[in-house]
Amino acid sequence: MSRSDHQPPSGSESDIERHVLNYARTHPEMGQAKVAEALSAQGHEISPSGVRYIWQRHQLETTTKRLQALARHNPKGKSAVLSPRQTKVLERAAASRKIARFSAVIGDDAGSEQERSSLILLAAARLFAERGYDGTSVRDIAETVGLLPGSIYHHYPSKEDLFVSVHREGFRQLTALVDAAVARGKTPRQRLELLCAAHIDALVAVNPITTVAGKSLFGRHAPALEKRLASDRQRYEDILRTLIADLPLKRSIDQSLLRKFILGALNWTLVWYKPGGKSPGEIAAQLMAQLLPDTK
Amino acid sequence: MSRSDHQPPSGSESDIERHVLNYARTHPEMGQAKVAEALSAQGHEISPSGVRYIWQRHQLETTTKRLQALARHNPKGKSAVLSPRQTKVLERAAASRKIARFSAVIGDDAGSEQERSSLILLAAARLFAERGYDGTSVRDIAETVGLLPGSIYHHYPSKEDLFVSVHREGFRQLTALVDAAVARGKTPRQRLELLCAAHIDALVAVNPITTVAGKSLFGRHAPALEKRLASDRQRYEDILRTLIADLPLKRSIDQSLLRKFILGALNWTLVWYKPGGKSPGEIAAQLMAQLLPDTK
DNA sequence: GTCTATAGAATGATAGAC
DNA sequence: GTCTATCATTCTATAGAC
Repeated sequence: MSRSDHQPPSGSESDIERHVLNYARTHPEMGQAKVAEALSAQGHEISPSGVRYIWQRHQLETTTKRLQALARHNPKGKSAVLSPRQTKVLERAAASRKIARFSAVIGDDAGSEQERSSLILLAAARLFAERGYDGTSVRDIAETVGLLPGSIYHHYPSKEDLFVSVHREGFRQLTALVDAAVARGKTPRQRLELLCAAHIDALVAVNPITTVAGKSLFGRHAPALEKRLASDRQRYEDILRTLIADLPLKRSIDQSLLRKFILGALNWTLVWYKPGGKSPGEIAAQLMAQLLPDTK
Repeated sequence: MSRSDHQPPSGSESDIERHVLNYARTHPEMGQAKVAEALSAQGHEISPSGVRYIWQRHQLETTTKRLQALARHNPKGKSAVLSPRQTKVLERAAASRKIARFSAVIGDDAGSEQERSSLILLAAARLFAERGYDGTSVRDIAETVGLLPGSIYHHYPSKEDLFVSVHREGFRQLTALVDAAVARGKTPRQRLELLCAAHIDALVAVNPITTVAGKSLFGRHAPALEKRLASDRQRYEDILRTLIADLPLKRSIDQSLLRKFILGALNWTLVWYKPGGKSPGEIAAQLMAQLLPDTK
């Protein structure tokens, strides 16, 4: 009664509502526009937003909700309550929500649901880290975030661009971690040791984004792709270069080679590191002890 | 005349021979069996080996020879002496022979034409080294050795098996090279330096087979494939392990970590090494100087 | 009514295998 | 050469939010 003054003059209100709810039951996958169009064609004048208004009052605004309501009211009654396709839609939606919730824990916006683009980035990072660029298909990525392959292209223009984005973000995070670690060091040697520990830590960490960055260092990609990745790495290597220049080294030491030896030893941890063994800090300390025993 | 007693009694010999040579001209790509069948169907009784016998007398036993004879006798006379497809067959054969001749110089069986399998192995190694496992298709390999893709499967049951063969052979050669180098060393430290030099040399050498072995060390392949490669590497790492155990090291040094640092530094050369710069020997010497300055 | 994100189907290229 | 699978990508329609 309280809402009666918002309703049209004719008594057709409950009539229209019944039709809309009927459509929600018989054609749950139809959207506002389609339902409004269909009803109007049958002589029941209604706008898309009108359909949505009724849906909202009954908690049926989305395809998922309409399908769930259907499944709830005919629980295993008849065999074919939902068609296989409808079941699939529900499953994808569930997967998608689950992923969004899970990722919020890891990502930067802890708590709130993340943007789809970030979720795609994270999923791609995980797969790239695990199987490499060639070993990962756009299909795999889409499946992981609960989308269809084509939908990825709304967010990233190509697979290569997606990889470049992961790579860039990886080096951004890696650089930030290393910068923060180095800042805590008092002597040049201590700073180098902290860099090494942070570097190893980032490579073997749970965060797949920095792992991708680390792996890309010795990954062989197509020349065109490799070219786009080079600049990300340059800045990072510069940090190590200036740090080594500060060390009190004998003249006979080739600084360029020393830097390469350190990078090689550090990155090699990706191949042999196992979580239960030596910690990144211990490994870094040993590397310093073996490579620069007399420096302080 | 000297051969006349081997010929059949009837005067039909030249008649049959004419037919066979005719087929060599009109259907050069048909084999013994097909020609024999076709002629028999026309009432000219002849067996496949009979066809081949006549071909041999006229130096026409192979498709290549028949096509070349055709091209020779109508040199640019008419426009379409050979169909595009026939030309392609000739080109492939030429490529195949050229490759066999060239490879005989590099390979172990210098002089004699190598087995096709070895040629495939070598070509595969070159491509794998250049583009990686995923980046190389069976088609690419076949093209390089002048075979059709399917023919590879006569020699190797699958792409993965072919890769495993390359890998195994790579480590066989790598181990042999390193063993020979180490044998020349007088002190433990000298032996280690020689191992390092030989290792770098093998990785960056022209020989793609050892390069594949080196690259595989930090290559990420499917777990199933990775498992098949592990044993090849084990034996190699053992050489390094025993060599390090002989060194006069301080107690505080972790030998297992030292080995990993060395392997990392060595393998990392694959990423940065450029032919014009420092030689493998110089790099190895610097590594020793920086990592074991007080050892003799 | 308008806009964006997504679905769904289709395309052309290319892969490994035989 | 042929087969089948899968790839990255594109196209069109439309669901859902505002």
